[in-house]
Amino acid sequence: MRLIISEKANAAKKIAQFLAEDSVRDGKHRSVPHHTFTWKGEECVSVGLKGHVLNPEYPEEYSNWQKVEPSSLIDAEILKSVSEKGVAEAIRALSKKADSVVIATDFDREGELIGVEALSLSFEANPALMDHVERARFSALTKGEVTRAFEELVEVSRELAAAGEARQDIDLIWGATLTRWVSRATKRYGSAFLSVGRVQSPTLVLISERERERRAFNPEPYWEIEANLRNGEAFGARHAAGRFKDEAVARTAYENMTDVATVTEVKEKSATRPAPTPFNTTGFLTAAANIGISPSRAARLAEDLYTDGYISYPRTDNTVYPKSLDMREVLGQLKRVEGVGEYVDGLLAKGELTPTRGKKETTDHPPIYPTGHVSKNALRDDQWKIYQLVVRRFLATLSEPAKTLRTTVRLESGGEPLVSGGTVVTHEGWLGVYHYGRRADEEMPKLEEGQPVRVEEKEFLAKETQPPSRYGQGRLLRVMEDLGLGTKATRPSIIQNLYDRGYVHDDPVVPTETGMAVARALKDFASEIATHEMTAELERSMDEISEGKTSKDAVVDESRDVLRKVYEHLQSSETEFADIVWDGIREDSILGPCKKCGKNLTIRKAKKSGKRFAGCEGYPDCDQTYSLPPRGEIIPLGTLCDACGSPEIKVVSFGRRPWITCIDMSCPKQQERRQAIAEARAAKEKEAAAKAAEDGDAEGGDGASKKTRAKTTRKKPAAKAAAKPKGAAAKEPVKSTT
DNA sequence: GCAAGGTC
Repeated sequence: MRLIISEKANAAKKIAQFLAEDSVRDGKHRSVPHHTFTWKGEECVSVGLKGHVLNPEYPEEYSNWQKVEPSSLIDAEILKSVSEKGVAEAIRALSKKADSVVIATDFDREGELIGVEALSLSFEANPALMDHVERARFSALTKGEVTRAFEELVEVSRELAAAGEARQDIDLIWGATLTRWVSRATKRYGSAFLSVGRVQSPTLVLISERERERRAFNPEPYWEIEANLRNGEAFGARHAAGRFKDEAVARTAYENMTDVATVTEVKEKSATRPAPTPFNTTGFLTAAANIGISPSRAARLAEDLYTDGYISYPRTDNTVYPKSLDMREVLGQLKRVEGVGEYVDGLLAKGELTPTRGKKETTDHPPIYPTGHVSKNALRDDQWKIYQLVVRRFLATLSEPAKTLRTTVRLESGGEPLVSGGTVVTHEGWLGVYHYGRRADEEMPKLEEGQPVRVEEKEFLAKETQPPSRYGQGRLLRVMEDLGLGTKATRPSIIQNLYDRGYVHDDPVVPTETGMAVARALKDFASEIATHEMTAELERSMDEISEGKTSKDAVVDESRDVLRKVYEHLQSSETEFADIVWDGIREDSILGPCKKCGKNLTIRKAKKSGKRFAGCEGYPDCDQTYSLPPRGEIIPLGTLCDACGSPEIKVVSFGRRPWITCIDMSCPKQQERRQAIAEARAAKEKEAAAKAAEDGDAEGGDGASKKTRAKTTRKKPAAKAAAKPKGAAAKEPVKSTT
């Protein structure tokens, strides 16, 4: 029997289907499925792994963080433990019955390594297989590619696998050594440890540097003049000079303006907005981030939709649909998707369907597209959002470009030049189905040169330049990709990791003081791990290993040498390093001033119970304390409650919407909040009961009830709502902005 | 209780 090992269950199934000369018999070893068939007269069994089946780790005797000197991890032996027990058992059992093995994992570095991992299990169970190994290299999971690959079997590339192993070892050696050193130097033990890694640390530095720039930013004042004009309809305009740097000049211009303006020029310009390109992973995750779903959650949701057969494989770099993809067949499926049926009919009625193409073309997987129909009722809210996003994007890529018309109007009032304008969509095209982030039309009244219009109101606005904006999670994902940090599959979890470690919070991403301190200390004392250059260098070395120009051992040993130097430098700067981080940690624990004595209230741990509470730095002179929520991350907001005057915090705990509260449980506002929660819960239960009783008419009733629920539970923090007055103008139907 | 990389 010939054993065929691929990277995932789905691939194993497809390979069997493509190669089978007879029917495919599905079987299972425990819970691991395999597929038996005949190829070239020989019995074959195709089985899928679950990605990596082995994980590098240190021997048992290194497991105690306190007793083991972190530097000993630099040269310690690295073992490989089985991380997927069930799969490993299945491989061993099937190997015993096999006469030969074909490795059919993904055609890339990690794929080669995964294949070699599987082989080590195979040989362990059946050493005779060692001389009967072949490799199938296909770059697309299509019948043509797979059969070709099996006709032209090659050898496993030990060099390519070794390159992957070098990455594994280096990541573990650096990550474990420095994580332990930093945690020990700052006395952060247990779940409070501070992590360091080749990808996460440069990412944290990126976020922190941006925050530093923001803090160092010197806002410069400038002045703007806006006016509300009317010619039958009202419309907005602003002074053509834009930003005035000199207040006096601006003031003079403002005073010059009279209550009438004359149109000096009307220009119209049409533009084409091309339809968006097909989704690859990064494109998909950033689009999801733009509708408020974090990359890690979007990746999870997409994975579920993929396993259920509703969308294609969600980890791909490709932005060009393969020729083999039958667009009409997919459209036929999508006809029944709620809300897009008519649009699909419109597309089907067109003669030829020409999809857009992105810049990146690979053949490993197609871009992400919907593979099946699913009804809204069958999915949870967030799943439906993601499914819709994929469906609408797919439809958009088959649609015509949109056309817009931009009207620019120049005017003059009291010798001062004004400008106004607006853009409207003249041909919807893809905008008719992919409405994410679409702007409302800005209609301009009909105006002609020389025409007088009334200046109803003029405004003199004092403003300030703004610091560079923080990274949104989507933006961060893009920047990481540009710098070569992480992979399409790991970036979401790396970002999530920074949240889980308490290095960052919120979206756009804000570093905590602890996060900023760790980033700065690493940059100052271990700069090698703090920039993306380490990854770039590693990539170069891995290429050399895979080309046979150097060996894995040489590369890893050289990396060890560098780490030893870094470690020495860290050791000699231990107190400085710890002081920087402690300052950050302390800053994060400050909640605000104590009502009793004015000193700082900080987050502390009770000696006996280990429970956290808010205590005054003036203790023992001041005995003011407050109890704090037992679970979740506490983020001091630096604001005081307007009802009781105690500091306000944000609490972020797993599986719950973050909430903002003051720390005084007896505050009248808190009582109110608790009552509101109780009421909302009661209403929800009542609603659920009503729904259960009703049980029909799911669509209308469902949507409506969700809306009301969102309204009752989501209370906007006052501080945040006030911070962003932008976009207020957009609410006025005819006002335009330029 | 370490990293990052696959896949569920």
